[in-house]
Amino acid sequence: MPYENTRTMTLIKNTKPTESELEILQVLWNEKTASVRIVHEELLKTKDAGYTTTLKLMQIMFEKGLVTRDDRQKTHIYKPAVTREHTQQQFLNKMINSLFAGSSSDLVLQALGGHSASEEELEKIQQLINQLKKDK
Amino acid sequence: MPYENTRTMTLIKNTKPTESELEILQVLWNEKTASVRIVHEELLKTKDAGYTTTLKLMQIMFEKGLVTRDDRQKTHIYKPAVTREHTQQQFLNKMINSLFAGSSSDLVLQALGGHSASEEELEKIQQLINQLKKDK
DNA sequence: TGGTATTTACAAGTAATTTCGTACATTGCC
DNA sequence: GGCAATGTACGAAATTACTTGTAAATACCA
Repeated sequence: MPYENTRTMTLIKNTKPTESELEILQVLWNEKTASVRIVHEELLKTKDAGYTTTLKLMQIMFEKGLVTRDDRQKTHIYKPAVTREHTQQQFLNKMINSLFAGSSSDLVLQALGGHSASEEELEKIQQLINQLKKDK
Repeated sequence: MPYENTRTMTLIKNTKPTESELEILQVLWNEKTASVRIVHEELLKTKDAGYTTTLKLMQIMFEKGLVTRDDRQKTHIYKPAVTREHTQQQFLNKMINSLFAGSSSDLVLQALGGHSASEEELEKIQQLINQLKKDK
């Protein structure tokens, strides 16, 4: 990892990001890599917040190990330290337990019922189901 | 609604329940109706909390309109004012937007992939999909 | 009736999250 | 060098969520 600042790197945490941290992760996942300014500018599109607020949050996320950063330049460059998938699963599990009595398929049914999916999407789901059925 | 204390009833809110409020709603959804004591005793099975803590939370939930209550007896009887389904959808929508870039089917795929569902459950999902496809 | 149990009400404290002001460092440019 | 622009660090205030102690009201029962 030639680019990483390894001094303070921490192992992947099962720290659950807070609301605001999620918003920041969103941007980082999309951009792969970003300075505070970039993240902040992106956030401004949907909410309003001060620059230092975003900065502080990202610093906290760094301490928690949710992001890494390269601080060799004046402008620090941040990268997500947790994957989108990992975080999705983390939240899904919590939600399934706390709201769907542990039944993932109840969640699926509710999700499919409420939101509408396109035909291709339904097709993809179909395929996954077939696959899962086969595995039984 | 012969049993309701209607004085303070508020319209269904889009208030998002907090973590602890969800735990209480869980109990209320299961029991249909419950006193603070009942809820509290149920909560004790999985976490520890003081009685007044539960009481206070339920009072706050009442103010927010998340629950209604019949206070004609000394022991107030609480009922959920929001349905499980409504709350599930509320959280699902938020999650789809904040973590799945608005794609409900991505969430479904992730949920099915991570957690394992039984054969009957898969069957139910299958049917819903067929139904949805037909509607197109 | 008097006393104990239970319950609600209130007020305040703790903790976690979010926001922001201010100071200081670095860079680029005249 | 000196100034302006851009960044980071840090502390602390503001907000929201959670917890608890105590007192007052109500019901129960010997």
